[in-house]
Amino acid sequence: MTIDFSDLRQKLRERECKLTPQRQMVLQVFIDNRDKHLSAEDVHNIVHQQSNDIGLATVYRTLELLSELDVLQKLDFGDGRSRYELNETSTPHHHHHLICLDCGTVIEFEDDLMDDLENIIAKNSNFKIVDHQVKFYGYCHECTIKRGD
Amino acid sequence: MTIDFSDLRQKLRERECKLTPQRQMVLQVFIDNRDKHLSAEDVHNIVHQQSNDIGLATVYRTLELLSELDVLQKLDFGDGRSRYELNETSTPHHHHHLICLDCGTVIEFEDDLMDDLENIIAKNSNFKIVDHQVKFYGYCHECTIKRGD
DNA sequence: CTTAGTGCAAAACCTTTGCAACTCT
DNA sequence: AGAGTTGCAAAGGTTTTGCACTAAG
Repeated sequence: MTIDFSDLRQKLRERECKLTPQRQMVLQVFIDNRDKHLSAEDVHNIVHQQSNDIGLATVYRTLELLSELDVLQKLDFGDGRSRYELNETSTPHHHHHLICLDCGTVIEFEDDLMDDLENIIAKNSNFKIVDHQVKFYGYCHECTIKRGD
Repeated sequence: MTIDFSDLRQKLRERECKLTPQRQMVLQVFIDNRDKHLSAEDVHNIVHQQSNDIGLATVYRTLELLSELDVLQKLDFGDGRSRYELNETSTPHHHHHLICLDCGTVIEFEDDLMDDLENIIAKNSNFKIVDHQVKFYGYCHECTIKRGD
């Protein structure tokens, strides 16, 4: 289950924001690329390939807006640019990224253990936790073979 | 247990690198600020305050070198710059960051559960995991009170 | 119509790099 | 002496911003 355009219109209305074609196009890009982790430039390029032009600045502004609306999740894989993915409402948080140190591949991993950890931390610290981000660094199967160990 | 200067000299020698005053100064800054998460600019400023000048470019080069030598750990709190902390050899990995979404405070949290999670993932995926980074976002005690909930 | 949004170009940032001068070993 | 290192200034890359123009509600 993810968001559709009427959800988006609703969320935007609550903020007195407008549903422009540019914002729809950006959302559409993420719907069409559910498994990818797209940067601002990626989104810009994909839109261009479809002969629908958007200014890069608008892409940046839209990505920030959609993140604030919890439509997108902002990610950081340490490659010097922010990346984004659709925030799947049915499985919030339960989803980590394994990043290959050789080839940069990112694969996803589902898991529930983090909830336990969040609860432990909530009890032992005075923090009220609302989200987390977990990244594992290592070597993917192919690169492990290539490296010969 | 952390590194001292003769450890550093040794590690540098293995790479045919030299122990310069600039590199010592950068390490000293981290030894003197064990609990902080310093950016390149922070390090540069701290050195300046001690009337010992280093070029900013040298700071960047040193931070990268020390990270490669596992003397420092590179962190990213999503504030648009890289931050670093001393890599405590006695407790590798078992240490997460809780980041306050209001005031930006970062506090540390020790825990062992991540090892279990690493093992589970290693079994279920074809990844060979060598490191992880975990960030929790939420509201610190003071900000929770300020927000009134 | 009114307010928000867009596009462009310029600016702002953080980080990296080329190169001549310098300094550990 | 020689290889690595520094500092500076310039370049690189991503993201933000000011402003006149346009469009959604």
